[in-house]
Amino acid sequence: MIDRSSTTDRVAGALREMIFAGDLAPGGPLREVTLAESFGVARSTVREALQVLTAEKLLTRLPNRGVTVTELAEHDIEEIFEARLVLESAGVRAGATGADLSPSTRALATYAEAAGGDSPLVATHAHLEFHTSLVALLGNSRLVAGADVLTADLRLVLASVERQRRNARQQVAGHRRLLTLMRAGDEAAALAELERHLVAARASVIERVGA
Amino acid sequence: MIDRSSTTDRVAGALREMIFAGDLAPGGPLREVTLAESFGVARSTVREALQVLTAEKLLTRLPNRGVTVTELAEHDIEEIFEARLVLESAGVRAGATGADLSPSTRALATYAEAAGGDSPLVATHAHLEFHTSLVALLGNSRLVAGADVLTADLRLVLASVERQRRNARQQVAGHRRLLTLMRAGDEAAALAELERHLVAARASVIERVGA
DNA sequence: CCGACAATAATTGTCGGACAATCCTGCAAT
DNA sequence: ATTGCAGGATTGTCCGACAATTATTGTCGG
Repeated sequence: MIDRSSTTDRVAGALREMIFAGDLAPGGPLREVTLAESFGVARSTVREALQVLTAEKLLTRLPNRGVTVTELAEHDIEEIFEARLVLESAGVRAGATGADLSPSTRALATYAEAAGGDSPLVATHAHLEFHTSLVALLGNSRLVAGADVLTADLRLVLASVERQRRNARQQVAGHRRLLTLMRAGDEAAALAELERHLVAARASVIERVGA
Repeated sequence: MIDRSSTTDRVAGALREMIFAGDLAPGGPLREVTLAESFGVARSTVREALQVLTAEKLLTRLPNRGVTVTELAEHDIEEIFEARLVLESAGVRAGATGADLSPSTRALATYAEAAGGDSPLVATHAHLEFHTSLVALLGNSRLVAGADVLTADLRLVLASVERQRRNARQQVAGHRRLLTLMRAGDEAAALAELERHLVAARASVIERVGA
């Protein structure tokens, strides 16, 4: 398939990667002319790309003062995890009451594989993919879209933090336990497991950000 | 407060109102030059406004073919109501377990007042506001944002349907019952009441769209 | 009449430049 | 210390242009 994306999309994509990779200092202003020159495109194209990312909440626009990489406070992190708990709990309920678990099973397999690899970034990515796969168990694209927004927010936080693979092996085991409980139809236990995991993850992220 | 909004925002706002009011035929293309002339602004400004609304999913962009008012099928309506059930159920749980219910109480009061008035549009708006207030009981701005997206989607559907105030009196009574159950801390009954209402509303919307 | 195909028109995507409005900074004056 | 002002930087908006793409029309052979 030949590349059919627009210039705006490619610029937005490049900026998105830079944001998630932590190449752009949070809070630092992104100058339109500077970006236009470095990408070799017109300023109007850069403006469109910036607006796309602003709509995704990755960038924040201050009127007449430019855009900056969105900065999230501890309060935001708590919100993100609470919101994930709401959405993923709904997915787990569906999974514990008959929904097809094979997508989550596959996601866990790739996560387990990535956890054994030596790239914390791809492992984290696979981990987040597993969590969205839980929401996807509901088969509702709008809820998945909402989960994706939360995932992007979370990646924004993680970008400003040194990545370290912490006990990925243990994490995978916990997720496997969650899937087992869902297969057994034990809704209450599955929800408890999910909440335990998210609470621990939140603490871990907040601790790392605070450091 | 003097008006500090940008031209782009005002154009986007005007278009949004036109969409919700049903002034723009769904599926019909919106021509950039036509809009620029009718609003008396430059094409680039129109493009930015269109991109804002595209990011909100109110408009759909077909590459090199322009934007159209997003059309939603019956399947989308079912998704919207299922997603609302997930979010509002979480809010109702919070409400039934100690959250401050006064915002929802106020929202219901304005809805009751609007239901007595003679403008179906403001009554519908107040009704939707009440439902978002349920999600707001969680005190999580991200979940509220998600609920707002769903509300906008729903208003998009309603725009293509003749508005009729159907038994608004009865609706208000049902909502009052929901609040009472939450105050009593009867979580199960409150959730059941919410689900009953949403299922009925979904059926009503689908029936009207199909007609 | 119909389908294939070429010519034409309409529209979007991207570019470059321009300029007013706004914001920021430093400095002078009170 | 606060106010006020000049100057520069940056954004917001406008205009015009043109290539790329899509849609429409016209033509031709069957």
